[in-house]
Amino acid sequence: MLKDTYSSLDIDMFFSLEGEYENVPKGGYLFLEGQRAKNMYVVTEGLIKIGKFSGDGKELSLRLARSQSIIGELTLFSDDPRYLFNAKAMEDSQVYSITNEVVEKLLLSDPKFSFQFMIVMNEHIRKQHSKFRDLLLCGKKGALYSTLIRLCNTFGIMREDGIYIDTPLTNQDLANYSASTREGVNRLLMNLREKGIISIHGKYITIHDLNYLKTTIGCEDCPPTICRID
Amino acid sequence: MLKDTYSSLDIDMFFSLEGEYENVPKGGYLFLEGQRAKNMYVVTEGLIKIGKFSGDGKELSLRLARSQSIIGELTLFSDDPRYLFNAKAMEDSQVYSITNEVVEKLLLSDPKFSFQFMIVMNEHIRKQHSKFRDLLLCGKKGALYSTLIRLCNTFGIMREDGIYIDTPLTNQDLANYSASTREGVNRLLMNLREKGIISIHGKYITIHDLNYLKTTIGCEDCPPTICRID
DNA sequence: AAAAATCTGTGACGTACCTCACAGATTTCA
DNA sequence: TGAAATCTGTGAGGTACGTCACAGATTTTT
Repeated sequence: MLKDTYSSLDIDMFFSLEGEYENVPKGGYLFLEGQRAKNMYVVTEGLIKIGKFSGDGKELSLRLARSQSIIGELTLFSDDPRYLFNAKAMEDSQVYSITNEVVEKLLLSDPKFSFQFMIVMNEHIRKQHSKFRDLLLCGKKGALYSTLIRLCNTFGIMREDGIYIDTPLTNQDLANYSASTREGVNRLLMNLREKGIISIHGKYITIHDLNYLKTTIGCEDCPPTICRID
Repeated sequence: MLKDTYSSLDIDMFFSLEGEYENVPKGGYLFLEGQRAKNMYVVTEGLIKIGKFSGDGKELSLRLARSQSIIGELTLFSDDPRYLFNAKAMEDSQVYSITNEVVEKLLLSDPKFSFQFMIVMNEHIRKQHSKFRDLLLCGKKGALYSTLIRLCNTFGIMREDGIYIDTPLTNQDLANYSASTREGVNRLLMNLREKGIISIHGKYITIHDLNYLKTTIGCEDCPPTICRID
């Protein structure tokens, strides 16, 4: 083992790179699927949803990136790089934008940076894997519960009565994260509500019994650094 | 752009690392999900299936790694690394085994190597993304067709009458790759057979009309380096 | 404060797909 | 070469989940 822990990503390294801040107003897109990819970004403020549109008008949401999250980095190391997803600002947001060229140059010259960068990519892979496991192996219920757990680990605030998810979510939003439908999500949420597992006030959800969700989908208890949505 | 192409991974770099060859007999496991991960591997001979078991006895297969494929690399950069998947030899196989320590040391000291390594990881991410898109967004039909396309791009041999997939596959195998069931796969295959899209001789499939499969699932025409199963 | 837009909740119904069951074909192995 | 094991093909029936439709609640806009 070369370091005693890998968990602490030194995000400051990215800010030491030449780049510029960009603002994205709420509802605006930072980039669109298929566009030529010139930059990668570190989110500094706000919330950016990463997703894609499926052929028939549906939307699949994959991440909800917050401050410190790195986005758009998947396009590095490709010829004719294109963004794989859309990045939509859910709040007024700000990102630090770094061109692929600058990143690639540093990756070739600074082993410490490239080591850090690999940690980012590796976490990214493992997050996706754990997410897709849940989506594929446990039906729509598994997909929704998994999404709720990830939201807890990412936006949860501990309260006396449970974990308050501190970001607004509609049924449709949850459906997009779960590759499911609004109606289906609604029925599942009602069911959880009746059982007292969760409660909902407006667009904010409180989880009273996270363990119920975890055991129902046979959660592998992956570390909370991985089981996240950002 | 720092290089004029990224596509050619210099696999030889991995063999210049200190390591040793290991043999895995057909049916044996190179590693198991949850085991402490000490090594990563380059497949040198045979076929290694990467997958995992779901709680209820089902199996989800993710990759079918062949000579030159890198496997078990996802565990790098973690404290207490554990393999995320099983690796089962489908034929008598041989791998070149390199300890994580050796790899990590070189990653820190040799920017060229770490650049190469990032290309591997990046391709890995993009393969998984494109696979999961198909599995989630197009139902079981999409999942199966996607699997067939990937098998073509990985094991396909051009013949007069179409693309011959040069590896044996049972209905159950295809179901495992598609997060589906044997019966469901069988019915879909019969249907493709009746339409003349494919034909099957024993455990070998020939695809007569790859384009039919692609257009049916709204394939994004991702490059064949990405749309693979290895 | 009224109007418009968006979101929630729920019933009815259709379809995709899973499960079970079993016969026959094919492959493996002793 | 014959027995055992594995694989294929198919019907019947159940279940999860998507679709459609619409009323009422909530939020946003003007």
